[in-house]
Amino acid sequence: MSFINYQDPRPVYEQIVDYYEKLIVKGILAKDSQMPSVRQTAAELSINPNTIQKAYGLLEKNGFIYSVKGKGSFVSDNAALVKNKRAEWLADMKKRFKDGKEIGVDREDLDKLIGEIFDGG
Amino acid sequence: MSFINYQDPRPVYEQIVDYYEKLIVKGILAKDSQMPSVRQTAAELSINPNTIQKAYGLLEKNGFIYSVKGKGSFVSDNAALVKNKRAEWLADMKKRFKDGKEIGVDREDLDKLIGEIFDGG
DNA sequence: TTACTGTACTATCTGACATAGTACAGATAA
DNA sequence: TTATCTGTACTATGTCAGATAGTACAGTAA
Repeated sequence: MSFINYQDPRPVYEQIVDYYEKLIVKGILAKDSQMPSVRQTAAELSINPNTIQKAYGLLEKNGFIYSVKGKGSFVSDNAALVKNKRAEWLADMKKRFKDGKEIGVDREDLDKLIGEIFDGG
Repeated sequence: MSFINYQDPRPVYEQIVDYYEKLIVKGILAKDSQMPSVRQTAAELSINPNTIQKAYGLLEKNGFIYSVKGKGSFVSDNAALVKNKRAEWLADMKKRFKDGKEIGVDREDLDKLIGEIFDGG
């Protein structure tokens, strides 16, 4: 089963980056654990190795993994990354809340929604 | 002064659609008021008329404006559109809140942010 | 008639995305 | 050493979205 969604308008390499970023930030992939190899992932997803390499390159650039030639790619220490991700998320929400306020979204509807997500399932 | 941002990764026609959708939803452009003509807007923004036409076509398809050949394009009744926009906004937020919860965003930080936006300035 | 409006095409260019193929360097186990 | 795995770095090619350029036609109005 593949996590690539071809209905998704985002490019494949971006979906790969997003997929692993979430796994790493959530701690599902432990620090220093080995990432699947570029060629292996390419074979499993039926995708060109260059596309995987591009994704891995971005993950490394953004500090989520580190690569060692001849050995493989490994998960970085994610403590700082989690903090960054949360800060980015909040900054993004700030813009969106402003939009919501401008179009007159009901504050109660918003609070109710947050309650559903954060308190419930 | 142009509202087109070439640093914005989104295509120009999409920025145009977004710009006018907001103006209409917020009620800044009154019902039945005339939109600037395709050619006039193209000249002002130094953009090809076809790009403006594409944006206007989408605005019409989405119900924000209606066009009359030989006369011009005009703002639609926006009552229903505002409701739709709010519903879309909330649906979008739902997904984002789930992401936020998954990466462990602090509920208090979120509430505080909402307070700043919706209560303050 | 003239000049404006929207609309509908075709042709062309550019850049992002993706694939295909090849090559090289380092690590590791046989 | 040899074979095979790893990451990395290219070039070439194809496809498609976005945008431009140009032309044309239909309807409105002074």
